[in-house]
Amino acid sequence: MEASDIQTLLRFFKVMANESRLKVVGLLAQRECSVEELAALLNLKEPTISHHLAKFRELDLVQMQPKGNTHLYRLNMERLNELNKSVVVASPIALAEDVEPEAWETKVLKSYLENDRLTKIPASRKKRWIILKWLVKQFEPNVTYPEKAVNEIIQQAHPDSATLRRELVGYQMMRRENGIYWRLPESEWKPV
Amino acid sequence: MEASDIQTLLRFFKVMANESRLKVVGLLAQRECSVEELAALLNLKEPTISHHLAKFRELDLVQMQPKGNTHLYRLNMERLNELNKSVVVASPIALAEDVEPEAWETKVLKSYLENDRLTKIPASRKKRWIILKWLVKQFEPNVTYPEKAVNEIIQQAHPDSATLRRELVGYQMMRRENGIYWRLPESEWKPV
DNA sequence: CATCTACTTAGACGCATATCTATTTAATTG
DNA sequence: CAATTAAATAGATATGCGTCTAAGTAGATG
Repeated sequence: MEASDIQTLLRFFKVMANESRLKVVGLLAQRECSVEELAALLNLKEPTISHHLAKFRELDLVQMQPKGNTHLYRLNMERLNELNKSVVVASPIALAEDVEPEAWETKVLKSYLENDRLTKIPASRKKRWIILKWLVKQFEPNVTYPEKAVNEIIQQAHPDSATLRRELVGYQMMRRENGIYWRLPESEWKPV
Repeated sequence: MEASDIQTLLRFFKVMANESRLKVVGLLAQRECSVEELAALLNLKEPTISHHLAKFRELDLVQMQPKGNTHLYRLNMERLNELNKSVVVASPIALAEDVEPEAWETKVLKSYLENDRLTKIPASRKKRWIILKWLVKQFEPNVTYPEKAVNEIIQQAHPDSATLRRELVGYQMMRRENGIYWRLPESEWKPV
């Protein structure tokens, strides 16, 4: 489906998003028409029809055949179907590909961090989750820490180490056993 | 497919014909998002996202679920598919239904007739065809006319009865045998 | 060759709309 | 209850685009 990237799809929608052009599609779906004829049927001037047909031509949605002086236009149904299919195919996949997916997390981090220190603890779960993901990176994997060490590390970011330590355990980013803490692999974390 | 008349289809295209909204569809196709999140991902302000989501809501293309303070939006895939299907279904059928199909012929007649007289004979076949369809109605069906009568009737519309009489026969709107003419049923006419 | 006809191109005008800022509403937290 | 946060709404601005008129082009006619 190389011919139907997001930009093509966007142009397709823009072409179809006009009442006059929709009617032209309806008419050309039934029979081929000249510019003059379309103009009369839609109560528009010839240059206006020409303008619309040019947009269809750009996307290969119509085919033109000169017949003497007049230009006979017909609809390219296969192309219409092709573009139409790509709506459903492309929307889940390609549409968001030029959106960098970390923009959201980056923005949250930037708004709560200042010189690697937490300015405050986010109230909403969604944001706390992002902050905790950042915080847990301060701990090495496969290393055990006594509670005192945990508190010291957390306090480099924020004074309320008790709350944050509890959250880390709650989201299963760290585990505690016998007063000893260690970082869990990301697969164990529980966002919710 | 009652929910997808031409106006709905038009609104669908207008909603999709915008780069930001296309990206929103792409994002919501993957997971549900809050307004704030979408704004961050697309580098837009929250009100702008709200504005776009309202357009989706009008067409029932998204569903919203409040979660505390935040509003979580998700894509209504079935609705997207439904609207998308109606493109191909509706385009040949319903699109042109509020276009009166005689506008073209009416316009041609008006431009060549003045008080039921032909101001001139159209050069192009297409238009001559329309004029001749009008002219042949001056003759009763199932009646025979000698050439002299044919000429007289035609001359009420235009002096060049010879040319017009020849055309009527050429397009098989009338037949001549032994100097006698009569009108043929419409099924016999040959437009070309 | 001159004229006419159908179409296209160029340029102008006005409406629709995407985005922003500022304000309001609703839900949450302390 | 006061303060905070997320969304929605209102209003302003600027860009895009649909339509028109006028001018240019190419084929057909006489």
